[in-house]
Amino acid sequence: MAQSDTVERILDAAESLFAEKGFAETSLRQITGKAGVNLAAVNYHFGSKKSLIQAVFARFLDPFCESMEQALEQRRVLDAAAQDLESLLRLLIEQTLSLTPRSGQDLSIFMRLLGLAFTQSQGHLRRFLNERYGTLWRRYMGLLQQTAPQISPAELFWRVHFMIGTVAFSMSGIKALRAISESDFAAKVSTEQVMHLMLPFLAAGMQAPGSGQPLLPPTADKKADIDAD
Amino acid sequence: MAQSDTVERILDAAESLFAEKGFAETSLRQITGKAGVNLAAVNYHFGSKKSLIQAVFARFLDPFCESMEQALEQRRVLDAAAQDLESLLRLLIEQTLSLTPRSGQDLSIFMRLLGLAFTQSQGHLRRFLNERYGTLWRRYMGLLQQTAPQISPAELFWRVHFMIGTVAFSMSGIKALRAISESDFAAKVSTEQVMHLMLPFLAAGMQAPGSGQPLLPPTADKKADIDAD
DNA sequence: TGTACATCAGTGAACGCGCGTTCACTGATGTAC
DNA sequence: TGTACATCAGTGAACGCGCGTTCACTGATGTAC
Repeated sequence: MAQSDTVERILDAAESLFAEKGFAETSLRQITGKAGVNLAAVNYHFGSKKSLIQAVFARFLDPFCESMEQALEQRRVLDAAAQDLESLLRLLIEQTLSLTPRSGQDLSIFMRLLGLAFTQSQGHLRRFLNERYGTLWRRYMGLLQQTAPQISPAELFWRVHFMIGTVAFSMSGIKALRAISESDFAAKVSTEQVMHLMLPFLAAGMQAPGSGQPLLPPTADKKADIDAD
Repeated sequence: MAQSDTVERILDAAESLFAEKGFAETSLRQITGKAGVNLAAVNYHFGSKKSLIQAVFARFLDPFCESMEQALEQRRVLDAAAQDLESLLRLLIEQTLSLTPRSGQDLSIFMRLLGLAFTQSQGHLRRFLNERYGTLWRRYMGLLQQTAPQISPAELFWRVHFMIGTVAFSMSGIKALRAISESDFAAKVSTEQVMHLMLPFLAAGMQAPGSGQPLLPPTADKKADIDAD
């Protein structure tokens, strides 16, 4: 135990405890207790609890985003034409499912963490994620817009967040929801199955006719370059 | 201030602080400070922080659910036939929008609280909500199922939670999202507008063709009454 | 080959702080006789 | 009408507790001469 797997043990424990209880509700004592390391080791290796939270995200988002980046590049070269929304969503799901290298790792943990990133008010985390992964995010958003040109950028913006909400929320409570599903409908579903259940729901929602609501006052005084880019 | 509006002042302060920061991240000192009452007043009037959380929910859910109950009753009497999914969703939105009696009250606060109820692990709160509002919930679920008989109960269950995710998540971060929407697209949107933006998204998602995934193993051994009721 | 020093990963105990809760108390209002 | 008592809404100060962080220290390993 005097070897340097301490860092990994802390990250493992923090990851699952954060996902289970949230950031504020998880104490360093719980984390170090579960990891079987000294309390002071967190501050020794990571400096602070905030940095530990960021490190937990970086550990699974870094490989994911790199893989996603490659997939988008490949896509661009191979079939620049046949870009439809559903395949773009499916790409996201496939990338997500091909993640989870660590043994015994439940996919829902990552999803739950992502949801927490949005719903728990951790300003530092939001800043960190935006700085580190903002570029890829905006790139994917741009591709989405191309597949749905009939929807205004503003309405697309909202629909994407509706979509994130569906995923983050469902995965947040997936443990409880799976239990209910099983007891009420005798239907056992895996995390992967739930993600595939989402696909038609999300694709249909994204492709729904626009609300017809004008999101802009008719006099576009300040900015005229709304549809540019 | 020695009059008995103390209870209301505590509820007002707790409501907005909980919505802003979550339950664990909001201290009784912040609440009583904002309310301008003595720290001990919370425990005097509510007994504990847990009970205060429940009281905050009861204050806005009680009138909402009562009103919803009446609306469902009226619906049942008037037009028992013309029950389509979109109008059932619209009913929910209308009921929600007609809420907010208190002055200066932002609708997004209630939505944010609802989202927190699902995503923050407050076991006592989940038990409280289920006990107090579970009946109405199951009734609404039953109506939804009637409007979408082509979808299996199990898949409908998941879609409803996808829907809740969309609403709860979007409303959770609505303040930040509205700011981004305004700066990036010069599109000012009210909370009401966002809810109307959701309508086509959710309706299309709910009515999407089923995933085709069998959620049950072909041998239905334990329970045969899955499709009953 | 042996010694001195530096670095590194971790440790144990304590620090101050903010937390939810408790408790003895106050002062105003209502009630009984 | 006056006095004694009860009730009630709130108060101020303290309680013990768990928190994130700090710090002096240890013991193993590597490096220089």
